[in-house]
Amino acid sequence: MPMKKTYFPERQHDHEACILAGMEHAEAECESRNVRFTENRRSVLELLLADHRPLGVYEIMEQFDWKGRRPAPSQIYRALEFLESIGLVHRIESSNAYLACNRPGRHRCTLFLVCELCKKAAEVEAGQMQDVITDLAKHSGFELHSQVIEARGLCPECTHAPTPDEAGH
Amino acid sequence: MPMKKTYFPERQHDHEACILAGMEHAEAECESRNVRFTENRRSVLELLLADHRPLGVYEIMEQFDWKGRRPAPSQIYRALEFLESIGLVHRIESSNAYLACNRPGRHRCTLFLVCELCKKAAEVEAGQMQDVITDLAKHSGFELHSQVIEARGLCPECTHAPTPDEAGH
DNA sequence: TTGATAATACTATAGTATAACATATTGATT
DNA sequence: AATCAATATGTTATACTATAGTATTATCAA
Repeated sequence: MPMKKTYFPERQHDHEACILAGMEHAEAECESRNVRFTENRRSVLELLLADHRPLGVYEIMEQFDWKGRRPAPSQIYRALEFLESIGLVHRIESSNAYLACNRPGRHRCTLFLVCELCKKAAEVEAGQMQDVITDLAKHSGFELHSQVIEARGLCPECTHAPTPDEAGH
Repeated sequence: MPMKKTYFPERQHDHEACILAGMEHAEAECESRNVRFTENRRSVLELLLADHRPLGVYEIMEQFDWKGRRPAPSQIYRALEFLESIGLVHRIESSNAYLACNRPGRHRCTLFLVCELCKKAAEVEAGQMQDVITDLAKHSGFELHSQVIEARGLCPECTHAPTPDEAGH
């Protein structure tokens, strides 16, 4: 049995460093793929990295300070589509929201844990599940392209002190 | 290795019987739970049973013949909420759509296979996955409430003859 | 028949996502 | 440097999905 490990951010983790690392990884990733890491894309990713909650597109829009004006939805969607296509962002289907990927190495199969109270989400490598799904698909003659695996419940912090207070962070 | 079994409806299955069985099961389920199986709820379930594709709410609305007029979205949502609450209907998160449950016995853990071409969906019992998810959640101190497991790809029929024709059904 | 509960009808509005087209930026090629 | 193709952006409009809120009606037990 593996050590207990919370995939949720520690309460006093170095958040600045965490954002910086995400941006540097993105930088490198774009470099190596030879794609452009433009201002829009950069800003959207920064906003997502700054928050450990998946953000909805309109939430991103509101936080987006764009020389006074606000961007249109499609501009955000385009940036997200790009970021998702190279694995820097994940879409959480059960929340219609987007989460910055905080695990540099690509996962074979990912389970997202979504806290229903504080709304934070964590990604967990779940390679075992890939085999099960692949088998089930194969046995029913289904050609598997992709999968969505999301769990909803309470994160470690909210489990212990599920007060309304925590819902705000 | 289990026998190959497609969880998708056979091309020439007895669809009338399949709808009827679904309605009878619903009837019995409501009876035993002592809840009302009203006209609205009945109609929505019938429409879902008649189609092996998950239907969006507005698609249901359009098909809903309601003495000439059309019902409002909230009426459909209410019926769906009810049907879902007693396990007669499932929501497919990655399609924002609803599927009639065609397996009478409650599943411990369900994987939905969604065909990206013909849009049909199948539910597959996936008990093995429950243990994996439960374990992963436990190890990260997460209190699990529910989960979403959906696979996207091509159903057996569309894998073999993925012509545009099939997309219509 | 009355009163509590559950369900419905209706109107309005909030939230999520894409289409379509014009403009601008980038970077390779001449 | 000038041109061109490819990529990305700006903008407007619209489609799709979901919920809130309130008034009304049906159901059933006391």
